Amino acid sequence: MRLSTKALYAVRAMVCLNLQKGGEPVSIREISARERISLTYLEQLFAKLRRSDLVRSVRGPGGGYVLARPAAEIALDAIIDSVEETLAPASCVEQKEPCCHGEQCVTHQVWLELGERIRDFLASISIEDLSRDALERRRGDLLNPETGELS
Amino acid sequence: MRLSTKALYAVRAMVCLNLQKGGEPVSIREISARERISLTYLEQLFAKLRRSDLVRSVRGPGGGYVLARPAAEIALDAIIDSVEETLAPASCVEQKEPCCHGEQCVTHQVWLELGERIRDFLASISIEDLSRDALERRRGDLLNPETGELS
DNA sequence: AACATTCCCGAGCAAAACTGTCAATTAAAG
DNA sequence: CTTTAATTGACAGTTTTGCTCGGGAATGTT
Ligand code: FES
Ligand code: FES
Repeated sequence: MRLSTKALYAVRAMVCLNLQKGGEPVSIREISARERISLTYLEQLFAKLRRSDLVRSVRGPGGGYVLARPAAEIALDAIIDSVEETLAPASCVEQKEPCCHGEQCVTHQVWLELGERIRDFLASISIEDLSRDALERRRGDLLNPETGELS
Repeated sequence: MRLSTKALYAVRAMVCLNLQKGGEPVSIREISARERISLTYLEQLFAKLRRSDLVRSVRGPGGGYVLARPAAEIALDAIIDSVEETLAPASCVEQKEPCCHGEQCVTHQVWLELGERIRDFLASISIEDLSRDALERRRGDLLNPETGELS
């Protein structure tokens, strides 16, 4: 039940893009350095993100990627759909083929619902939400440096 | 975000066990035939289920496996824990190591919560629940054979 | 025009995980 | 003592993952 690194990386990268001051393009190289993710691997991910219209690319010096839409309108499920194949817990949920012999499958409904829950949860969180959290945390760090930990 | 066949098979097998009339042991061979799952593969799964005290084994002729506890007390998360490694969507959620560089990780909280939701959902469903559904559906089949589909 | 920067694309590839198989053994019932 | 069936450990084939590499094409700078 693990998400692949593709999904993990893509979400982090998208937050990175949104955190950029002034909405200037962020280069893959920069993200690679900041997030410690292989540069060439990131290229692959951004190719998919672009094809899904989640980011726009700007070529040439000073270029990079920008979010294609307002961060509040980009939810995590869309990002994961873009770079990873599926959020469904079982192959049959996406009508590939039934897992079981002819009869009605006892467990199908469960996996269907589980898939829905996962998607609903991820759809309820946007890049904006994550960015806000990140900023709040940084501010918190400045205000309470003595506590060490933050709630 | 797929569950492995281990998880899928194990849940179906456990329902099989519970559906047995009279609580007699069900052999792996029988389950293999009924659910069309490789016999030797099932052996592996049941070894794990037994080590987790979810089933008890009875050797010799007429032997097989029985649920170790009442079906209502066996939830799906326990079964999946038993045969599969994890329900956590990211490795860092199980305190292996942080995914990110030194700082606080922007996305960690999300994966943590997602993992909780998944576990909560699966923990809310017992083998008994699934068995009841299965029986109701069979009864429904008998009552409304003309509809073909059931809600 | 030359050059540097950056995105773009496709192929390839090693390691891990997944999905099993096989052989040999032990325990119990009849 | 024979048959049934669980128990164990090793191993093999395939798929997926997580990358790398090599070369291009667009764009801005000098
Ligand atoms: S057909 Fe979907 S779980 Fe069996
Ligand atoms: S440390 Fe858990 S997601 Fe980064």
